[in-house]
Amino acid sequence: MLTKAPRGTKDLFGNEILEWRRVEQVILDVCKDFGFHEIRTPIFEHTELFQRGVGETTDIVQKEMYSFEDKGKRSITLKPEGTAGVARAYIEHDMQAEAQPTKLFYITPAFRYERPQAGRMRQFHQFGVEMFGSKEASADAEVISLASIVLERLGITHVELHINSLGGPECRKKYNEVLKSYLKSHFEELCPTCQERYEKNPLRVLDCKMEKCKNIVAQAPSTIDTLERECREHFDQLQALLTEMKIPFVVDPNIVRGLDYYTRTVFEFISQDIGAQGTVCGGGRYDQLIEECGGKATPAVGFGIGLERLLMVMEAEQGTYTHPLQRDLFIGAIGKEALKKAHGLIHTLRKEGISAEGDHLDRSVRAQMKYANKIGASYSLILGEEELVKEKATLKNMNIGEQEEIQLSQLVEIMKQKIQK
RNA sequence: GUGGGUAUAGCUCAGUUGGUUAGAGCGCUAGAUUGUGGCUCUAGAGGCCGUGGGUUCGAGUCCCACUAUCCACCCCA
Repeated sequence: MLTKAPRGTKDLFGNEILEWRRVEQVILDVCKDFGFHEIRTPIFEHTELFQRGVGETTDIVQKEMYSFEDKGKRSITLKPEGTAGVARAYIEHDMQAEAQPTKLFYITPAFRYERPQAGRMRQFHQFGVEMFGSKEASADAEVISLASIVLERLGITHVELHINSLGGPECRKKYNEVLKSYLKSHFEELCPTCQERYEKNPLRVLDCKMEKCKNIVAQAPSTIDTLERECREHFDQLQALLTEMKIPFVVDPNIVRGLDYYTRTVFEFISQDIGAQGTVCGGGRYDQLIEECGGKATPAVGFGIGLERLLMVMEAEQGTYTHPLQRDLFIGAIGKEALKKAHGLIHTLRKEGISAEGDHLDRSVRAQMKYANKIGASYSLILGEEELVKEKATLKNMNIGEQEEIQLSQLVEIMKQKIQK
């Protein structure tokens, strides 16, 4: 027990973490181009923030939160998603007083008590983007274009963008009635889960995976049919913008997001290659959220990308990447004096930004060379008594096996030149 | 929360109808004219056979429970 990470968590190390760093770098680069600023909010918040923000009726709040009482008797919850904390910060720091829109992004761990599965962890990581202060469809389009460029830069091609509009509060209310009256006439044919959903959250029936429910849903009125004029125009405008940007998409009336705060636009980037949990990116507009959390009514739109799933898609499409951590130079040594000299040189080289490495295990020369090879050293150098006396040594190019004799005093300069080309 | 599969070395996996000291490949360590890597060869280290019960003369192998893990439902990133 003590020697095992808790259920639904994992250690990230070795070559895998190099891939994560690469992904994070792409995210940073793209967000910079889009003018999004990074925000880091606490890992935990007051439980009530998520109850209000995420929605009292959602599964996340009802059964998946890591909540506990702290020593001051406050109810605290580990963040189950990224948006609520950012919304809170937006209100707390009066960001609406700045030039709008406010554009923020974050990379954060998130926690949900769920049964682990492919693409589903209890601790997972989200990259998310939030754009506050604009109700225009161009904001929705900008956020979607950001996601699509991140995916593109990572070389991901097998994901499909699905968009839908749930409409504003009035449209949703109206649609709920229309949908329920339609479903009522087929109630007996629905699967047991959907019969439950009929009362709890009828929208969810739309993305049921059961064949018979799918058939019923196929004939059902869609949210788009009941959109009021303004919502309809907003959705049309978004499609026109995506078309202009040449971002391929499909209008999918069955895209329903599970969080209560979504209004109008909802969208997902979906992969078929990583199992049942295929939604790599999910997001949409949430014009009610800021007000719900106690701020001035402020329109907003954003998305979350699950980094674990993103990495899974990359692996499925491109295979496992290994970019091992390499070294520029390995300096081997024979004897105490030489070892001392070697570590002195290594320190000097590192100060100059050259990734040098030495022996720490009192190995034979042969073993030291094997090690140099294993860690991917581009060059190697062995110091012995003779080298110390002559202040010269043989520098070996590990890729082609060529050797040359050099002055030890010039090692730093020579290495600088070598690694430049 | 529900259902199904799996659990043997650091990793990927063998292990005959229950029968002596538990196996391979990869990886790791050491060596093959003692100061030069990659290929090859040799040797070595490394296993409470997930945990606890049970059946049996005898269990890695059969039964039960628990735990973990994987896949799916549910839900979502």
